[in-house]
Order: sequence, then structure tokens, then C-alpha cells
Amino acid sequence: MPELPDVEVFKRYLDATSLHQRIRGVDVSARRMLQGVSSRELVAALTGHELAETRRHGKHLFVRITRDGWLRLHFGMTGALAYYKREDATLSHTRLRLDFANGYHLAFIDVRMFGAIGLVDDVDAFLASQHLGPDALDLDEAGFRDALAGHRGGIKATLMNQHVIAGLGNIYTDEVLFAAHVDPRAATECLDDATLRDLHRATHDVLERAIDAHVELIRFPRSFLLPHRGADEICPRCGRPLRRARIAGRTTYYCPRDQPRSC
DNA sequence: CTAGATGTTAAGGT
DNA sequence: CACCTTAACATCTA
Repeated sequence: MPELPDVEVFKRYLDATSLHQRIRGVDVSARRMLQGVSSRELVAALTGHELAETRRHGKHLFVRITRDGWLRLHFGMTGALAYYKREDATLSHTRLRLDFANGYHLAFIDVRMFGAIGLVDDVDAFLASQHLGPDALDLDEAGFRDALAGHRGGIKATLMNQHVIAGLGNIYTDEVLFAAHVDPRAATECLDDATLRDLHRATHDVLERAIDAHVELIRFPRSFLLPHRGADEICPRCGRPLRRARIAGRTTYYCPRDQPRSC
């Protein structure tokens, strides 16, 4: 479920496993996922070089290749990384595999292939060209308020809009709204300063706690909404049934009693 | 067999 | 123009 916390965990995983090793071979097995780069160019850019550092912005992960260029990974709905030693092969749904000189492999796995693989010269230029908003964890309270200012849609749609703030998806937007007691159907423009302040605080708290929990459901705080997504679940705060609705085009869980803040 | 699933984007409607 | 919903992408699972 790659939203900001998941991608941050992938970043740390890659940092801990795959930096500073010579790339001996590259296998591109999903040409359709390549964006703005040919299979041949990607292989040439990686082969014989090393991964040197990583950057994350929202749901995008960038990996610098010595001496120049950055590999860009977007994880779509089902993307993930796997670092492993077994020679025998290819984990199913591997779309890009790097073979390191030490015998290990780094695989980018993506069942549904909604993710993307690219090569960029300049990360900041890429972010600007995509009109991506600031990373959700980089915003202070004033920046958060400024980012949301002027958006007339519903708060759920605004928070999920990557051009406004980068990193929140369906799951964590629900979690942030739940933490701040805000009705997901509320209009963004009518939220008062106190509510915006609490939404900002909730965004940081939720994302940081999710990263700390390593995005493993079992380790999430019991007070979170996430473990309770599903039919017939109850609000972990008030014990009443959660409501499931379609808001901003996505399945939304919220507590009608505990998330009253609106206009 | 069908419906729905974490993301993004284009297209069409109000 | 601003906003909303739907469909599409590819595949798996309940």
C-alpha cells in the first residue's frame, strides 16, 4: 500500500541494503512501466555503476546513480522492493531487477503495474515539471495552510491531491481526518484555523507513527482507524459503527459521531 | 462469477 | 471556470 510512509520504508530498506555496490546486470521485464526512458537507456545508465543515495518526495523514490542521473520509482498500488540472495530467480511480478556484484539482487515488484520506472537528470526539475506539491512531512503549519488555501473541493479530495500536498493517499487521508475529527465531506475552504492546525498536526503524527510502525498493521496503535477498515467494524474511539462511503471517488471509512468537524 | 483493492490521469458531466 | 464522477490501466483475492 504505497503511500508516503510505505515509500519512506522502501527508501530506508534500499539504503540499508543496496547502496555502494557495483551493478553487474540489469533486467527490465516490464517495458510498459518505463516512462521517458527506453529499456536500453535504463540498462546502460545502471550497468557497471552504483547506487549512491536516495531521496523521497511524496510517493516518489529517487535513487542516485554514480556518477550521474537518478532512477525514479513510483510504486502505484502494488509496488514493493525485495533484496535477496537466491540465484534462482526471479520473484514473480518482478518488473526491474538489479544484480549486484556481491551476488544479491534488488527487485522492483509490482503485480498490477500501475507504478512507474524512470530516469531523471535533476530531481527538483522533475518535481517542478510534474507540478507536485510539497512533501507532506516538509510542511510547517503555515505552509500547510498555504497549500490548502484556495482549494474549493472537499477536504478529502484536497488532501489526496498530489499537486497540493505530496504523499497522502486514500488510507492515510482517512487516518489524518479521523485523527483530527474532521468530516471527510467538509469543504476545504470553510475549515477554520484551529481545524487546519489540527489537520497539520495530525498529518505529521499519523505519518511519523506509521513510519515508526514500519507500516506493519499489527504494530499500529490501536487508536488508529487503519486496522479497522472493513465491513462491520467499529470506531476505536467511541465504539460505534464506522461508516463506509464513496467520497472523492474512493472508498472512505469514517466515524460519523467522532468526526463532526465541518463548517 | 463478480466486485473491489493502496494510484494516476483523461474524459465527460453538472 | 470550478468541481465532481467515472473509466481505464493489470491482476489478484474475497
